[in-house]
Amino acid sequence: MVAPGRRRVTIADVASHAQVSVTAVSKVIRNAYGVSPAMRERVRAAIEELGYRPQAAARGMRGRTFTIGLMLPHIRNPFFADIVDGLAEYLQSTDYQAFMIQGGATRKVESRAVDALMDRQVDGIIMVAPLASKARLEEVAREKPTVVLARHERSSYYDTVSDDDEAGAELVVNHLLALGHRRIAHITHQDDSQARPSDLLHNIRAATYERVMREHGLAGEIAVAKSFYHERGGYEGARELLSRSPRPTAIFAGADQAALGALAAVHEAGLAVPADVSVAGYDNTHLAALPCIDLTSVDQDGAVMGGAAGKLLLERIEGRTSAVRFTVTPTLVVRGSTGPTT
Amino acid sequence: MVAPGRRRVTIADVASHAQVSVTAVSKVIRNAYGVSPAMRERVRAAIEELGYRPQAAARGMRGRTFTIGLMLPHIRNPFFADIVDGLAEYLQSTDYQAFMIQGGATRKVESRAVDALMDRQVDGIIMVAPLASKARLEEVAREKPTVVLARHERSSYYDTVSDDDEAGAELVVNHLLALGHRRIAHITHQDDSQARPSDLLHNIRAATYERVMREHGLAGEIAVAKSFYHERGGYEGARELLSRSPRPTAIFAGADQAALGALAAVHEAGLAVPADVSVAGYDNTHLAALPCIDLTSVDQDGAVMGGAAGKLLLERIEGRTSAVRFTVTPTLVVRGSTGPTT
DNA sequence: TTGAAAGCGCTAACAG
DNA sequence: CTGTTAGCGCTTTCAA
Repeated sequence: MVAPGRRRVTIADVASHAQVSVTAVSKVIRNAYGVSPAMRERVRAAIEELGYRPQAAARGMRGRTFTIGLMLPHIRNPFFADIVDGLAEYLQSTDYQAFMIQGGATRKVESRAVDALMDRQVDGIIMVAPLASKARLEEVAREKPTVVLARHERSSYYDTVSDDDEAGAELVVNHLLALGHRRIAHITHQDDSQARPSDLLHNIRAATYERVMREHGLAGEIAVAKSFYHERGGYEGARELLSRSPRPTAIFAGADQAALGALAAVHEAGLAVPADVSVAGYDNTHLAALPCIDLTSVDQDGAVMGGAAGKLLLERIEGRTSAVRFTVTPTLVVRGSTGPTT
Repeated sequence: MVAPGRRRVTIADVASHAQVSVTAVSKVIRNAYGVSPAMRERVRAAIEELGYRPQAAARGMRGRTFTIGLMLPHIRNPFFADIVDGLAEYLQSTDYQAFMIQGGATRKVESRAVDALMDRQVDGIIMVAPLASKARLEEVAREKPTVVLARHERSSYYDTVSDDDEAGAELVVNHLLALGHRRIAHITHQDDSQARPSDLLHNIRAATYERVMREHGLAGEIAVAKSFYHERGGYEGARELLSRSPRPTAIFAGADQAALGALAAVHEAGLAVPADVSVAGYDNTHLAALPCIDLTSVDQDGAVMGGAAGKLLLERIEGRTSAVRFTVTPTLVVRGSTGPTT
């Protein structure tokens, strides 16, 4: 039988039950200095007996909420799941809990999500915020310790965790060149971001593609479909590219999700992968490893990135004010979706 | 240039700036009864001018935080993304914000995640909590308005939103039978849940599979691999099933994620889909529609479920205490992974 | 219609 | 080492 919503146990209940002051209880739960072992024990017992759990909101009014906010554009991208896992694992050994909030496809929604986090008094914010301006990020960072993922700009107000997208894109294009491809096309992403274009990973990947092509005397073969990093985006981008004449022999999609759509478009056109068209992606999501997809992709360790972001954020919460930039080095995972030109 | 962390604007700042009482400001932001239009206007102007945003944690100490907590076992399952989208869309027209927290693979972690939500003073909880006992869910529901997703038990303390898993499983098995299959195998999920087994969706799907087989005089052909609803689980389950002799001509995986792994195992065994083995899933995630996967699956509308959960929760927050059960009716989406026996 | 004042549960000075 | 007390930002009686 369930009793009707009874009042939650408070610190005062614990104090009176243990016959000590409220302060004593507070000190014990904060592991603060200045409590005798005997008192600590009594308080612990009372907490245990009453099933007391401190209320984060109330703690937050004076101190910390032990909550960190994680803003993600959306949770459908499996790469973000790796980041979340890495963060969760790191936080496991701390008193902090991570809460996720979904940003969205527009700057307004993204910004509102971050506001919502700040309004809830999180102790710090980790975000994948591709749309905001640097000024906006710094505005956030001024109010709360902040770590920004997947953007390349330097700011002295927040830390960044990112992948070396230039190295990653270079791996892919060099791989395709080594296989003998010349007509290599690229699918990139576009949005209404207010960031400096060259700080956004999709632009870095696209620019690197163009640079490497040019360095190999293939400036004339550069073909870029401006689309989106999602399935439909990849599908449409690939359709456009395949309709060109002569058509590309290889497609480098800037993200696995787009590569999935590209694979669909290639199949639909009655072409074989990789015999007719090689396809490569980026992110090395779990799906890339599925036998029927078997996608060559760039691996950036999302779990490491998530863990690093957590560590940097806690350091900032503890008082660090100098900015740190953490970069992971990507590797190429070659699979069956890319092959030599025939 | 960024100013150093300045103090956040509070309700008192707004009050003094608008030359009214703190109470008046509070009333305005709550749309409460008893403010003259003139005062409302002055307060609005001051709020605007100062960029004031109420602090949810402080509001929560007396009233509401306008935050609802969503607990998901993990965010890798794309089906959950549909739920989140549906919920987010519903909440858009309200003052509430949803926060997600990742549960995990063990009862302890799952329970802790829900505790974390309650400790943060959310106004209500929506959860996909397959591991908890009914008693535990009622304990939570006694403290906070609660909606439970994807479980079938009846409780008078919380609302439920679920799919008619029996109907869904029946659709799949009947479809395979109609194609002429007799040796139809099933991949199910196992965990250390404390729920009554028959309330868990994977057990309902498995039991329905067995019932329909029996009803068609195929009791002797029943073959169930007890594995897990994820890629590796599906892979291993399918390998086990395919090693049996005679091997099944069709595999019904209880979830798309498992079906993906099953497809991999079938390919690896050098068998063709659907010529040698038909494969069907459940959830109709976006991946099922990819041409190279092309998986027959059961569609349950995740967005509708998410939206319904949000609606029911807000009703509870507004005071409803009677329990509501919301069920969506699944449909079968036939694709190329299932075909007639040859 | 308005505002003063008493909390909500907790932390942090500050005394003892 | 221990306890008293003043807030944190907001909502909510309750008078005026």
